Amino acid sequence: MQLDKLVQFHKALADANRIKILVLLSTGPKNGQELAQHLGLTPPTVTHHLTKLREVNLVTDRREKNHIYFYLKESVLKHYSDSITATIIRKGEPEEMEIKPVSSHEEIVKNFFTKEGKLKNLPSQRKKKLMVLYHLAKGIEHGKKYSEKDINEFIKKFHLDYATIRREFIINGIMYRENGIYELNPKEMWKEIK
Amino acid sequence: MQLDKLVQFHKALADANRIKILVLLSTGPKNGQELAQHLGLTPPTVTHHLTKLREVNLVTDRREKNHIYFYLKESVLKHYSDSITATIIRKGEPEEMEIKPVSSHEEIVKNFFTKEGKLKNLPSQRKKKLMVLYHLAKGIEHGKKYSEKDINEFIKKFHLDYATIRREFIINGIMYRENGIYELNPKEMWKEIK
DNA sequence: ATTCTAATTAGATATTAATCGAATTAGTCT
DNA sequence: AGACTAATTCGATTAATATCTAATTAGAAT
Repeated sequence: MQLDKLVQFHKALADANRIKILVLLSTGPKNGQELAQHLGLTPPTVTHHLTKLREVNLVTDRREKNHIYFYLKESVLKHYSDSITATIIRKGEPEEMEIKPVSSHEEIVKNFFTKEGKLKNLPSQRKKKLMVLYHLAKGIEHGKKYSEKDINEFIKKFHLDYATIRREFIINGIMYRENGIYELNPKEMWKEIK
Repeated sequence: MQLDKLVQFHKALADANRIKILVLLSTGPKNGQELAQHLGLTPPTVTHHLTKLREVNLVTDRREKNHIYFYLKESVLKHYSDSITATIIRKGEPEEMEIKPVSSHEEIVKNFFTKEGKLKNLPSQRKKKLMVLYHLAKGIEHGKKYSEKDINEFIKKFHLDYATIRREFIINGIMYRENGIYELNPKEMWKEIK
């Protein structure tokens, strides 16, 4: 976890009204009016808080008829909650705040990339293909929504045939798509990737 | 967990330098000079940050010859980290932010207290005595240091014979004492109390 | 007791953040 | 298309917070 991210997350929760919002949302989606009502705040203020919560992917929204409903993303909350200790208590160099994977696993993956970080080609062996796909997925933010264009742009940094790879992401359950919006599959997220 | 506490905790971690301090301390105790050095800050600023971290019991200090060494309290960090999700995601009334225990267990304990909340007497059966002691200990803050006088004052709110009860806390490993400073035993803290 | 050094407190300044009222945007519904 | 309403953006105000320098305290060591 990056230092910035962690700080941003804590800032997001470092306000009583924002925590109240999360608690309210934990009992089910609410629209802006309801939130403003319950908290005794004006709509602009609620928007302000929601913006901060959205920045760290703790809430999403979905329009429904005339209202926009806000949803708590419990998986993201759990993820952050789990990460805090792991991020701070790393026996080793305190300097580096980045995650650095060092599995033999990584050796295999490395063979499919050029020294510039481009993907040479997608492995045909299922297991290796998954490794490569998961490796690519590390660059996708957990809990963030991407348009198809965003995803294409992202993949193109590694390989020109973005369409195939995007399809592989879906087929293998690494991402899922809903109304043209792509997102990492939260259920899959934390079992292979570290 | 109380709303205030949770907010205060997140405020404590909502600053990059404070997180860096925790990371540094996770590799072992450091004194103020070292911290100021590593962070490129002046001693007063370091004190400022340490104050905030101490307020939520994330660090303690101990004097050693000419320096004061600061220690990360990992157990407290883990505790908060575990509490976040539990506190926010409570299926039920979002209004009440307090923990309310409702075990049959509680029935037994209740019999030893008056309706005003005073302790009638300490049970003689070991099991019941422990229940009562643990119940009393809920009012003691996890990770906070208490002087003997503080402890006496606290116990006196429930019973005049503070000396006996204080001794029972120690005997039963609920608290431990070091140089006249009392503290909840972190190891014991989370197995019985909820 | 005096000196030395580390840590804290006090006071000042600048930055960030919370909140609101007014104006604007975005999408629904007739 | 036009009217309606929820949400957002804008601008301003006020409250917190991070940081420093200078002054002070608290122990340790001579």
